[in-house]
Amino acid sequence: MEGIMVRTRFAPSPTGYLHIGGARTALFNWLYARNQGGKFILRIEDTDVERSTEESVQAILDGMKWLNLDWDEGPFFQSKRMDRYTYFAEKLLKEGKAYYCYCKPEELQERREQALKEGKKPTYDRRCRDLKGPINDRKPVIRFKAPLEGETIVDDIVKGRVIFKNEELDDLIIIRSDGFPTYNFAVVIDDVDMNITHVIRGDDHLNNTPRQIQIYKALDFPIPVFAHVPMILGSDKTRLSKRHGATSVMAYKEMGYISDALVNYLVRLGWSYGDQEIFTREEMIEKFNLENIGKSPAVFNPEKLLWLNAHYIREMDPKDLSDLAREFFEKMGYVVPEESKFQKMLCSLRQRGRTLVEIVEMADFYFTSDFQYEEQGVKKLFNTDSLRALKVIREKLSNSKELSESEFEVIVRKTAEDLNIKVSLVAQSLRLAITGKTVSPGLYEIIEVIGVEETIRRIQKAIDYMEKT
RNA sequence: GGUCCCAUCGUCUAGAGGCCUAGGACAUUGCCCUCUCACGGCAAAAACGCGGGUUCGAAUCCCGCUGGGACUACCA
Repeated sequence: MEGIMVRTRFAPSPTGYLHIGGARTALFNWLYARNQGGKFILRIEDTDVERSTEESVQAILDGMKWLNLDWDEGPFFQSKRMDRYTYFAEKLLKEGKAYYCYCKPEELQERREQALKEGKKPTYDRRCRDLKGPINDRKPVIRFKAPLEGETIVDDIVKGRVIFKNEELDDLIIIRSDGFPTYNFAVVIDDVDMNITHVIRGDDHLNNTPRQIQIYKALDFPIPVFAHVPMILGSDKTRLSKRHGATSVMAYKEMGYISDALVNYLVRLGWSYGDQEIFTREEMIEKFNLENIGKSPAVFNPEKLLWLNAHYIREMDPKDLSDLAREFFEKMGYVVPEESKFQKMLCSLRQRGRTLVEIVEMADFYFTSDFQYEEQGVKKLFNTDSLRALKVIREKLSNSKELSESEFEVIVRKTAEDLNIKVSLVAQSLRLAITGKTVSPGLYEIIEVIGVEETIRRIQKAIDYMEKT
């Protein structure tokens, strides 16, 4: 492979949104192409007219864009390449490597079930293989003449050498009666036409590979390198699906996940680089390789994704955070303040919120002073001592227009000391007065954001409340 | 049923015959930090599926078993 431009591809079928498993496959292909300085191609496998939809195409494109997996060529659509499939099918026909089959789907189905009942292999019996001409006026399918003996070897980068006996292969349909190609045929033609050098895909395709290799051979095409990546499983170790929770990539966007975090999580599912858990894009590209892909399937673990997301939210550039968070705040009906104030707000919240949604949920007190005090907090924190402290603080505050975090902290501590009240009680009651909660971002950070004036107002309100009850 | 793949803490994984008293991360528990909750720091608990070989020596190699998964469509 030295000196040859690496070309990988992601080839989803547009029968739904981009899901976690597909995204990981796309990521690996993308990473390998980038790592090798090659090209990454996007192809839409829409030969199943029944199930393919325009919306799904868009959903997949949206997902790819959100994950920042840019492609160099495409998207190509199989539905627009019909002439290529027909051309090669006819070539095989002409060369006696394929044949028309007139069996009806129902008959096939019946024979399969019958064979299964008798404990025999449910494969096609090749009864049309040596037909001289049409036996009826049905629209035929085209079947590939699979070799009857010998073996087909798949030298897979992740699975190693896998040997299939050719007698296990059946004469698969390559062109359906409606003229559309089937998957195993279209893939080969496409990968050849698009000069794909490395086929990186889910290992649910491993069993298809010998069939595809036979088609490559029949057409005298060069065989690409295969890398079959283990599947992603749900918590019950069955194939990841909707019942395990969100599987749509875009659902994670809506839940307030950062795409870099999801990508980072995905890259470590089935691939590793020593003990490293956190990778920037650049590191990922630099360090990714096919050799370190694991052989065993991986269980999708939402907890770890959440941890990574929290990490990314905490570490990211405040400007980027504000750009991403803005729409979540607007969706809640909040009027987002000017940039520097908004960033301060977010930075105070990011230590606790693990998703953008969690951040918004914690932010209410920044936008309204019209909140109820937490009942437990009132019981525990609003008493004669804290009332005294609050009054003193209110007075001290009224002298200044603006206060830094540390200046405010000094006031609180000094007050507690002077009044001989525990700092924690003063701070906690103040927190309750200002946020209505017993849990919030750092008190002094909050005050810097909402300002002295508003702080005094809220303290006053709490004093009034305490004196009334 | 047949074919194929897979098998280290609950989970993601490191481990390419001696460096393994099996390492890291998430989650869990405890302690510290502390204005709360987090973050962070420290610590604990937690795994080589089983049985045979090969070898002076096996988590690592081989075989069998068991268990999981995929495929077996005119779906991809």
